[in-house]
Amino acid sequence: MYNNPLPPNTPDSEQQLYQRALALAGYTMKELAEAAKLPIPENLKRDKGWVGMLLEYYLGACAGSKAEQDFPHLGVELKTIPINALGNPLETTFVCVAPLTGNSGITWESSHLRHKLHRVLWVPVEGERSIPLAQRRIGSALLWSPDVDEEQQLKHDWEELMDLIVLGKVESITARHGEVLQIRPKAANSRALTEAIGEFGQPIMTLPRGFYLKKAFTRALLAKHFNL
DNA sequence: GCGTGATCATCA
DNA sequence: TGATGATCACGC
Repeated sequence: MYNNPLPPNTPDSEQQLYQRALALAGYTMKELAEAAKLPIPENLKRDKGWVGMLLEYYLGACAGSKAEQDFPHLGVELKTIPINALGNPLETTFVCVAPLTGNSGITWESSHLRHKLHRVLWVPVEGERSIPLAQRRIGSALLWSPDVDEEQQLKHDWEELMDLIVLGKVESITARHGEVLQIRPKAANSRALTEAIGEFGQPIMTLPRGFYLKKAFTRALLAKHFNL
């Protein structure tokens, strides 16, 4: 039927990680879940991170780790990205939590976001809801680092958004700010609270936010790799 | 609550 | 119908 998927141990080089990811292309969620003896949910409504966790398992990432990247020894971050039949992203991509306090002295160069995006292993996965989760297939992986233009775009948006946060305007930020990067809620629910800077410089409690890559950015990134 | 993994689902 | 704001699960 299909070859044995790879054993779960951590890769010791970027190339090995990449080859391992490429070897998963074409497999369905059902095949991978069964081979790993993992239960597969009917859909992702209550298991939104399921595909990501499955890929972490197969690629040997440090699951549940709080490290900066999924493969700290390789300096690589793993991102699964849901795509449609045309290869276009179906969702924005969460990058990291937006820091709302303690930002004095933080620059783009030293930012968590830049570090996370320095090297990313993108694994496209069929994500259309019309396809039962079990039948969705893994696509061809892509090892990526931002080029000069992409880095400039990211830096521009990051600086603009961080300015608003530092200046106490976090609650005026909407997902429409930013060209390639956006800030949106990232919380258990809308009642979750975390500390931030208020409009008069005072501490306030507000909804936790996260940085997300807009679809146009990831779409272009995928297209550049697969269409050239 | 925070940070990991993200997608859901409502409404403009 | 697509994007914004909301939400789900888990370990600690």
